[in-house]
Formats: sequence, structure tokens, C-alpha cells
Amino acid sequence: MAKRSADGGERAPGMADVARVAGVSAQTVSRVLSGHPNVQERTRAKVMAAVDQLGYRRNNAARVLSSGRSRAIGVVNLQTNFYSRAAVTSGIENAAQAAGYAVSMATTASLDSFAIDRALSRLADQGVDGVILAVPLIHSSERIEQFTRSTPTITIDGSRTESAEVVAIDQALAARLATEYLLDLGHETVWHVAGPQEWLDATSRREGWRATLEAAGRSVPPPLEGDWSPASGYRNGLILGRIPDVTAVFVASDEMAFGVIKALHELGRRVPDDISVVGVDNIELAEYCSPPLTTVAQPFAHMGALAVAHLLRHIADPDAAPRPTVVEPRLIARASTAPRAGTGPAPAPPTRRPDAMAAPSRE
Amino acid sequence: MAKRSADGGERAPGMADVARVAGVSAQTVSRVLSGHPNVQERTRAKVMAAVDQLGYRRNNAARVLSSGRSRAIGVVNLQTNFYSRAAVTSGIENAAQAAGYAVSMATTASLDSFAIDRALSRLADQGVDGVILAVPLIHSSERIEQFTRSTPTITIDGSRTESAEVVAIDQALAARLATEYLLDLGHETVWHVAGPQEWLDATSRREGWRATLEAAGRSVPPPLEGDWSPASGYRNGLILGRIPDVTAVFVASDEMAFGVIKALHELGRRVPDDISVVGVDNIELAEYCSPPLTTVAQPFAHMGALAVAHLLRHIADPDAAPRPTVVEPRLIARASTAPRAGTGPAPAPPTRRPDAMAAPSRE
DNA sequence: GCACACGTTGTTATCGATGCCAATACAACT
DNA sequence: AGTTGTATTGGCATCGATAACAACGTGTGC
Repeated sequence: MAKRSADGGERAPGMADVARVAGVSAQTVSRVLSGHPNVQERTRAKVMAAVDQLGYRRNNAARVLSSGRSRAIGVVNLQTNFYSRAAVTSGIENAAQAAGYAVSMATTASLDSFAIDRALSRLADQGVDGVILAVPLIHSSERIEQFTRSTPTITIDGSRTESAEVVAIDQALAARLATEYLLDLGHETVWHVAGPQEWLDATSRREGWRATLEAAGRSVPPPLEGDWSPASGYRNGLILGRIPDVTAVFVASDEMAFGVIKALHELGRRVPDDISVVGVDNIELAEYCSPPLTTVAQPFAHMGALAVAHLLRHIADPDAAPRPTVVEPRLIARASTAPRAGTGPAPAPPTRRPDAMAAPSRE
Repeated sequence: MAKRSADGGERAPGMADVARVAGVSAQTVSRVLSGHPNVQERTRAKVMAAVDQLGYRRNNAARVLSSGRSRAIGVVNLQTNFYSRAAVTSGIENAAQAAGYAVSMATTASLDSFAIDRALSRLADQGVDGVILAVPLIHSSERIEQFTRSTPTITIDGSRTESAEVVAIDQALAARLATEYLLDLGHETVWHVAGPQEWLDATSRREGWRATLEAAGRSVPPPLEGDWSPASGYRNGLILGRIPDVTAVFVASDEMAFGVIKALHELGRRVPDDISVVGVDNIELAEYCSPPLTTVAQPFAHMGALAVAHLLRHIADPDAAPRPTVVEPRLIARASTAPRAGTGPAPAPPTRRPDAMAAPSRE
């Protein structure tokens, strides 16, 4: 019944053992270890000495049971190797760790509400204090809504439920930055390879792209759609490359963008000479593949940290008003884009200075 | 003191509540929920009905405290976005989840024993049943050894401690596959951009490369060294590209390999026409960047799953004999490699039959 | 000089589920 | 019929820490 260390019949020391060695009560040991202010310095020292001597560690399960708080947060994530997911997760872990919170992961292979509900269930069973939902929530369900109502929840990337706070990157702005940059280079219009439309950020990018073109009075080509994978970019590239009009493409992710570029190359269209390509994400390889990819950098780690901050605030004060937060992406110009062939060496003055390269610091 | 649901004064239902509604004892509820065999079907149904009606969930903390097992495993990981780390982690999460175990993450920014010890501490505080150490352990420490002695631990990628089981990819074989492939293409010798030598898999690759060259009676060029980043590959590529002899390079990771290729391009050396490049990892973009990268694929997800399987076995039976396991990598030939320039369409007879892809034999 | 406040420490009840053991019921055997 | 066995169920102690409250000693103000 009791937990025993693996190497013998010895049981791990408990607070009572520490208390005995230090000559105080268990409660005092608890106070010392929790950093409670009202403890005499001498007592504190005695306790700490006993703790060191016994190699004592507090039993987390007992603390959770007793205090009702687990000091753990859960993250629901998609089971993929997308750069963006990993980057956000990493930001979350750092921030949580710094705040003294543990992170429990629950990945889901599918986006249907059933699968997501299962992931949330696992986290609830773990007794997490709060949850960061880092997957798009296409269809919410009654069970999910009930969960978000009873457990502090932050959603990332635009998953929307009634009772959760949202932290997101301004995807419409990302699309606008990319599209305007291409228009400023003299391209007549800009084609788009979108992400899967179940993803809210994919639809936001598509709408941002469309709105930008319309605002500039340009024709809006029919959007293509991929699934974020390089392979799907490649497939779409094989289509785009066969359309003579195409001189500029905004692709909804870097990984798809490289697939597009590969296909264009195979069809004999040069990038950027014949066709300019802009991606989104600024993955680490974006600068080192050929050609270096112009892209829109997203502050993933920052967003993860922000999500944690909001979540902890929400845990501390469940009644605080939700406060949606949007962080801004940034264009990074590289060599996959060029002035439209025929417009000459001096492109029309850009609406924004292309100075984004100045400090391309990754986070 | 008690945990209350966020939306009111109601406390979450406990086993006693379920028992009352079902008209049985709490103990019977526990048995039903644990899948204990000796429960009458009628009783089980009554209990399940009560559980549904109340929306009851077992309190994890109480279970852990009472049973002494947490059904959670910990993973120590490096705080980076390396593809390999993410891929292994994903394999671990799937396998753990399938086995009904939760996963707790602890990332470390540095590899020194102090930082790793802190990560292990956090996991120990969480009360995990076992740990997968997915970072290289350069210097073990007494505290780390003590931890691995008292907690089931599996190390991945060659971190070695006295008392932990090891699951690893055969890195020497990976190096041999790459090097032999290049020699078979007619290259006189093969240069090497190694990973940071604190990483055991980096040194294993370097030694495998060296041994293969020596076995073939070739000269062994001085190895270069990067830090896994594309940028470091680029820096090394700027050096390699200035050495006329170089016709073939084995780079210890795909991301560095693309950095190398970019530098070679900038120096006017064509890949693969002038210089062949082989990477390691088979990241998703390897096929879609230009040129498509010949690389050695590593079964990351499989390794993660294997690590979990071993760990759970070890948790179930702490006295079982450690059983180191090695899984085998696989060469994937793409377009970044070509027969040595000047050897004509028919390369010199290879030192080994170029069947490396078919059935990689162990050494 | 007395009452009161405050800082410090100890005592007790409690969190919620499980392990162990006992008790019951009912079937199967000698 | 008596006895043994087995399946099912309940009672109680327990896991290890914390919350709430009580108790103690000391200083302070009136």
C-alpha cells in the first residue's frame, strides 16, 4: 500500500520523520517548506537540516489531495511534428516551469469533438488546475463546453468556446503582410495555397489574403488548399506551375511553401525569377533551404508564454473578465520573392518599408 | 480545503456519493471502476448508472496517495525544436497514452549534470512512476545515479548511467550506411561534419564514419563540428567549399546538411554534381528542399514507443534484468548524392555491393 | 498591573480512494 | 446434513500533507 523505494524495505521519509528529527511538529515542517512567513529562523534552519539529512521530498499526491490544487496545467495538442506545435509547446513548458507548474500533455490524433473531449477527460482525470487547448476546435460539444465552464481554459490559435479565454496570433495581419509585400513588388495579383479549412488560423489567413486583394482592387484568384504537409504543397505547386498567369503565391505555411517551390522547379518555373513565394512560420530551415524563403514569422514561444500567464491568472481569480489577446506577426524578406518580371529593377515603392530583415531574431 | 467546482459552492461528487446513490459501499464502487473481476453484473450496472448520473470522476491524487503508484511517467527533454526530439516525444506520448499512462515533461536548457538533476527532481516531485531520459548525459553525478537507482529509468540515445536501461539507435551503423554509400558512388573519401561531441550519438556517428573509412583503406579527413543548427552547418560549409579535394560530405543531421548545401552553393560548388551530401534524420522537408536530401532515416517514433514499453516493464518488475535495445536506421537515397565527377557514367566497382538500402546488416 | 494582540508552534480533522481483512451468501462437495 | 469453497460485498485503517483552530509565550498599550 505504501510507496517504498525500489532498493529495499525502507519507506521514503515523510513529514513526520522530518519533524521528529528536527524536534518540531509536522505542521511546522509544512510551514517551512511552503515558505510561510511566521517561522523563527532557528526553527527553519533545524527543519532544513533535517530535510537535507533525510533527503526528504514532499509527496505531491498528498499535497494535491489536501490542498485541492495540483500545480499542474494540461495541454491538448495535435499529434504531429509541425514546427508550430512544437514551438508553442516549448514556450508553454518554459513559462509553466518558471511559474512552478508542471505540464501534462494530452495529444489527439483527430480534431473531432469526441477525440478532443477524450483528451480533456484524461487531463481532468490527472487533476490539472487548468488547460491550454492548442488545437483548433471545429465543433464544440456540450461536454466540452461544460468542461471549459468548470475548469480554467485558454485556447490558442482561435479555438473558440463560450467560456474560454483566447490567445491568438493575428492571422489576418499575417496574410496582409505577405500579400501587400507581394503587391508592392509589382505583382498583379497573388495566389494562395491555404491550410486545411478546419483550422481557424487557415481560414483567417485566407480571408486576410482575400480582403487585402480586394482592398487593393485586384482580382482574387481561386484559393487552393493543402493539409500543412510539404507533400500537399508539392501537389498544389504542380497545379500552380501550369497556370501561366501565376507570378506570386502566398502559401499558408513554410513547409507547404517548400513543397510548392519544388513542384515549380520541376515544371521549369524559377523562384523567384518567374514566381515569388511567401510562406508563414519562419521555421528554422526557411533561411537555409534553397531559395531562402520570405515568410511571416510568428512569435510562437511568446504566445505559449502568454497563454500560460493568462491561464495562471485565470486559475488565481476565476471571476476575472476574459481578455482576448492578439499578438502580431512580422514579415521577414528573403530571396524567394522578387519584383515581378518585366517591372524592371526598381519596384514600386512599398507601402511598408521592407526592413523586416533588420533583426530577424528567432525567439 | 476541499476542491470545489469553479461555478458554485457544490463540491465535486466523491466515491461515497456514488456509493450512496447506487446503494452499495464505496469499496464496491472502487472495484467496479478498477475493473475488478469479482463484481456482480447487476451491481456493476447500478454503480455505472450512479457514476453517469453524478458525472463522477475518480480523484487522481487520492488514488496515487492510496495506491502508491501514479500511472504517470516523466520525460526529460532538451528545450529545443530539433525534429528528432519532437519525433521521439511524440512516439513516447502515443505509447504512454495507449498504456493508460500520463506523461509529464521536464525540459532542460543545458546538459550539465546540475540542470539535468533539477529536471529529474521536478519529475520526482511530481511522483512519476518512471522516467525516460531523452537527453545525452555527459557527466553523471552521484545524485543522478541515486535517482536512477531508486526510480525506474530508461535512457534514450545513449545516455548512460549505471542503473538505467538503454534504448538507442545504432548510430555507428547510421554512419556506416552513409559513408559506404558515398564510397560506393566512387568518392575517394568522405568528409564529415559532426554534431556536438557532448552528444553520444554525435560521437558514435563520427567513430562509425572513421571506422568505415579505415576499413576501406581510405584516408580520414579531419572532422568538422557543428551544433545541430542549420547555421552551424552553413559555417562549416563555407570551410568545406574552399577545399578542392572535397567531393563527398557526411553531415550528422539534415538541418546542418541544408546549411552546408547553402554554403556550397554560394561558393559555386554544385550539389550533387561537384559535391555529394548525406544527412541524418530524414526530416519531413528533406524530400522537398532543393536538392532532395539523401539521408539516413531514424525510427524515432518507434524508439519512443520502445522506450515506453521497456519502462513499463521495468516498473512492473523492478528486478528484471536490464536489456539494452538497439534499433536500426535506414538509408534513403535522393538527389543530393551522385557518382564522383569524372568517374563517368559507370562508377568504379563499389567496395561493397550497393545494397545498403535493402537489408542493413548489423555489425 | 491587567488585558489584549501578535507571533510562533502544536493538535486534530480532513482530503478521497485503496489495501487488507472479515462477513455474508450461496453453491458444491463428502 | 455438515463442511468446505468461492464469489461478492462492506468496514476500517491508512496513504502524507494541509486547513482550521487552539495554545502557548512574549511584548505592548492603557
